[in-house]
Amino acid sequence: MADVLAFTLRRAGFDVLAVYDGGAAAAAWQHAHPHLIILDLNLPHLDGMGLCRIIRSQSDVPIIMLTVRSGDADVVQGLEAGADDYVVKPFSPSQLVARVRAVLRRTDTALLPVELAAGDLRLDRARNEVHRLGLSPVRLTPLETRLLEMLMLHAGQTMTTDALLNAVWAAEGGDRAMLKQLVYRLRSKIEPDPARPTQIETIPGIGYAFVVR
Amino acid sequence: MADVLAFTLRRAGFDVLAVYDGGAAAAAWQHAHPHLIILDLNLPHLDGMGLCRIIRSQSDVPIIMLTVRSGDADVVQGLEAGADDYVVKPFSPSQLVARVRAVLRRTDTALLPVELAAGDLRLDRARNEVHRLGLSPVRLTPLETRLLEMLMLHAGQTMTTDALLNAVWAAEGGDRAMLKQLVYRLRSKIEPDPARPTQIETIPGIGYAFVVR
DNA sequence: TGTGAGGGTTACAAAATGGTAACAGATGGC
DNA sequence: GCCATCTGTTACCATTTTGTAACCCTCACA
Repeated sequence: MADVLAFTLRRAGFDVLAVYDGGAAAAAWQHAHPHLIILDLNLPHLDGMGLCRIIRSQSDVPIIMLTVRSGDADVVQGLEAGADDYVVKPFSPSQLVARVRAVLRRTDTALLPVELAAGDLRLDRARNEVHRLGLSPVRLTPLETRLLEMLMLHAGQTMTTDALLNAVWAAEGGDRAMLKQLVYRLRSKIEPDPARPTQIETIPGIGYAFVVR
Repeated sequence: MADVLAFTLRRAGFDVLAVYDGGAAAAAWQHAHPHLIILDLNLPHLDGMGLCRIIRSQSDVPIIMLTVRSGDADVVQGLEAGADDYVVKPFSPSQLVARVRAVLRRTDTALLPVELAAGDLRLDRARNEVHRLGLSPVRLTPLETRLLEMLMLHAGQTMTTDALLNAVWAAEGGDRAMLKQLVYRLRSKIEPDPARPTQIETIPGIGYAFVVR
């Protein structure tokens, strides 16, 4: 199983280190400093859930869990243990790759510079503030920051609803209503005229796009 | 079995190439560059699982596996080998067609470039907009975009009604009336004179063709 | 000349989408 | 304990998108 995953991910362009039991995983993690960990719940020697807690207690590295069972309890338990996302077996390779990309995309931003600029907006990610040329800074909530972050990061491109849901809510799973609300709230903070948005454009049927002029 | 599948799929509008053993499949795959492969696990000469791995090691083409056994292990093994989906025999033709559509939908158009140009039309798939030389852009609905996408992708060729139904409605299954309507609506948006279509030509009894001049 | 299929047009109904608003639980500071 | 903030939830509305049905015209063909 580990080998197949490694194969699939390498084909998708990732650099992969595969190990075959919990102890080895714990050791490898310390040495390799991976950008992301995929953890099977059923591991020999040291179970995935416990390992997840251990890793999480010492690092923020994103973790994706693999599980055979799809029971709600499992999922909840996994997320509580600190997993960033989970995939239920059986799954298709492309699905896993998609999840990996989504998680990396989401956490990648942790490595981003503190200040993000696009158009005449400047986002201070450390302080959750947006600055607009000359005007006084506006304070954002954590969620609003993550949404704006994604939009500015892909300024000029259309972000699909799904991509944004992934980016902002990750494994917790947001729905369209939540995104709708969040966009509304963000707009009311950063748009000169919220009723006629110029910064965050709606692309009907697809998603939203940050407009640079 | 292969012939039955081929018949079913052709009736659904697909262009099918059937081969009867693993060796022939490997050869055919290289020459034909199919958009999707349906692979029986029980093949003479070279088993499906192995062939799947070989193909997968060299290409991203979507693969659907057929098998008699329904055990979880099998499913996992198949997906591990790189299959995108899995159908257990016996199955109904319509189920298979639905799977094929779903898989194609997931993988096919997603690989397309964002901008598609043909004649003096330019389709922006990210924004659901068509641009015509000099004129202001026209907004399309998601369905209209998918239809125009298919037509432009095969500019100059005649697309059969069935092929278009497949492309646009996929698993949800559209009928002729719906396509008729959609063509009408698309024409009224992109034709200079909708009453005398020049871009989207009707090929009576067969389908439609995108005309490049 | 009648008939029917194919296709265009029109009109309307159903469903989805997106913006707005109000409210409630959770959280955290004071 | 009190208050403000953040977030999720729900409801409402307008608009757009999509599906459905009816009607018409044309053309091939008996």
